[in-house]
Amino acid sequence: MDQLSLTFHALADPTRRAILARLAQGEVTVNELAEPFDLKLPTVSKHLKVLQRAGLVSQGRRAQWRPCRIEPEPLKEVSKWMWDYRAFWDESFDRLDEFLTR
Amino acid sequence: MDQLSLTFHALADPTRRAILARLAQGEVTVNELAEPFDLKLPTVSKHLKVLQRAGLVSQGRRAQWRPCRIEPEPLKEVSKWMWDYRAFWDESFDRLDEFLTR
DNA sequence: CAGCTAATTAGCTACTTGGCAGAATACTAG
DNA sequence: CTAGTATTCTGCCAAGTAGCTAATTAGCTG
Repeated sequence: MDQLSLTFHALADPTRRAILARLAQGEVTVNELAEPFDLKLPTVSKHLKVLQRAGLVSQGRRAQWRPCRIEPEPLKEVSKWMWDYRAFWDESFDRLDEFLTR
Repeated sequence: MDQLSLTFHALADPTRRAILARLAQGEVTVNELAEPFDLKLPTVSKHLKVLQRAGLVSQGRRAQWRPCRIEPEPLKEVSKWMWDYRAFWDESFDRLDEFLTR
C-alpha cells in the first residue's frame, strides 16, 4: 500500500486518533496510553502497530518501557495532499492563497 | 462510525482519491469515471458508495446518467482536524499562525 | 411495447481488521 | 536464578471490504 493510503487508513479510527492526540503532548508509554481506553493492552499494541506502519508513531526504549512518540512526516504528506483541495474546504482560500504567493 | 473516520476511511484508497481528483475538475458520469481504471463498473460503483457514505461525493440525475459531484464539507472537517497538528507538519506554522490570528 | 444504455444490487471468494485470551519476550530487582 | 512488570506475539472469531460475474432497475428511443 502507498504511504498516503497507509496514513489515511491509520487515521480512520477514533482510538488511533485519540492516541495521536495524546502523543501530540509528549512521549507516553504503552500502558499510560492504554489507560483511558476500555481496551486490553494487546489491542492497543495492535493500534500502535498500525500507526507505526504509517510512520505516524515511533517507539523508543527505556528499560522495559517503550515510550511512543508522534512523527510528523506523514501528516506533512496529508497536508500537502489536502492543499490541492483547498478550494473545496477553505472559503477564504483565495485571500490566503493570494497572501502566500505574494 | 463517526464522520471523521468515515472520511479518512474513504480517502485511504488510491482509486477513491483518483476519483476525487477527477471530480475536483467538475461533474462526471460513472462510466466516464470508471474509464481510466482497470476495474469493472460495479467495483467503481462500490467505491462511489464509500465516498458517498462519507459525504465526499453526491450524485445527481440527468436522464439515465448519474453525474457525480465532489462535496466540500468532509474535507473541511479534515482540515479542521489537521489544524490541531499544524505544529507537526508546518515548519513555518508559527509565522503563518501569527499572521492569521492578527 | 421492445431494445438499448447507464448504473446499481445480489451473491460469491479471498483477504484484512478489531477485539479478545493466553503465551512469549524483554528488562529490572532482589 | 527467580519473581515481577511492560509489551508484544499467536491464535481465534465476527465483521467488513475489494474484486468479480450475473441479474436487476431506471430511463431513453424506435
